[in-house]
Amino acid sequence: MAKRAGYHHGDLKATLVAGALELIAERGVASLSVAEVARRAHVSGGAPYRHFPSRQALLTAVATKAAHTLADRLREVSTGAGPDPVENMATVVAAYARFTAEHGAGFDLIFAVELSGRGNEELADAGRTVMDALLQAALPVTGDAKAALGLIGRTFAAAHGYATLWRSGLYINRNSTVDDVTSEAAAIARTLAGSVQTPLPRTRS
Amino acid sequence: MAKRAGYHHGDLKATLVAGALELIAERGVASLSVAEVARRAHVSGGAPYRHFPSRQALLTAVATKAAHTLADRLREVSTGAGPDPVENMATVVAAYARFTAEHGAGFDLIFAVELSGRGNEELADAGRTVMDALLQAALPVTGDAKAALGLIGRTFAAAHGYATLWRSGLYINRNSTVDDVTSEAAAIARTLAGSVQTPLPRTRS
DNA sequence: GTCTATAGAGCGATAGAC
DNA sequence: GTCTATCGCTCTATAGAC
Repeated sequence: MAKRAGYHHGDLKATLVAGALELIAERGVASLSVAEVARRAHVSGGAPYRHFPSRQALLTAVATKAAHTLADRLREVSTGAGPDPVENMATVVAAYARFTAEHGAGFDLIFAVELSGRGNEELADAGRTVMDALLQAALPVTGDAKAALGLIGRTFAAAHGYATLWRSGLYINRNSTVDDVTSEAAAIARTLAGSVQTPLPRTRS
Repeated sequence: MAKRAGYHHGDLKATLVAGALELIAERGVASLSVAEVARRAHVSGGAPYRHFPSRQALLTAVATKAAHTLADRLREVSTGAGPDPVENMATVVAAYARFTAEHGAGFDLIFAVELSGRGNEELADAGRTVMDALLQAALPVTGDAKAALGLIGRTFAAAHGYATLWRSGLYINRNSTVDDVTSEAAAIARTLAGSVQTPLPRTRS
């Protein structure tokens, strides 16, 4: 393993983004440093600045990548879940919980960076892609766009809370795994989605 | 306003803890620095180390203080809520959401620091005080300790998620306030507590 | 108990060699 | 496009004067 001498990369930019995502998964967004990402990629501390003008720019790229990955996964599980709208919603919420628990970041990374990093169209697009996937899961449950947004807010807040609290070690005594987080999130979503579906505005009978 | 010359304090220790709490409310736990806390209290950078041996120790003191404040507030709202167990639970959950949204930290600060900072009995006690308040609110709903823990996990995860997502700016477009976060958390708690109460193991009819 | 001063470390970002 | 080297900053923690 050569040490920092004449090292060559096929695609350092992508390597840096991937490495940053890993690092966030290990230590959280706040403590992510460009220097550490560079070290992980076996390049010098200055190298990343040929690809990203600032730490913020790197973070934006990471958020964009995360958004695409998340949107893909949500769409994946959504098509695979049966015809029951509530069960489908639960599956999508569970997938978000798993993603956030595994990556140590979710909506907070994807949407909050969007706010501070001004004028990045790529990230905004990626965020919209995620939002589309959410609406596609929630709309069949509520039948109404406004209600769907409310349901999304409730269920994904719960999933996010579960994932982050689990990450911060809260359930460590109960030996809970990421699978437990996922299934708990699904259970909450089932209850919340079920309770909103009860009025059933779309049934004809 | 004299600048760092012969400054005297009645109780610097308490001032530091209070200042640290404020700072966490503004910028989050991760970026809390002893240096900044000292600056806020108008003392030198070394002064805090006469009261706390390390940043970790300061953080532990802050978490302990936060736990006591939270436990007090939860007990307060709990006694004031009517006889309906579900409504009482919703009120307590809402109070937690408000606390976390306002302070930028909740269970994550109180219980996670407890894990890393080894052997601090004061913080552990404070944590137990909080947990007692939660159980006292949840037990009348479920009638069963195990089910109460489950309900606590679900409702407070949701409240925590709402508060932290709100904090990260997610609902900024909807012009939502901390009051909205509070009432949304209450609504979720009502639904979740109501759905677990349905079997009603304690009714006699 | 608070001050000044400082050691030692990590980070963001830039400059110039290759 | 990557390297080496460096500036300037902030932070944690300690030492010694008062």
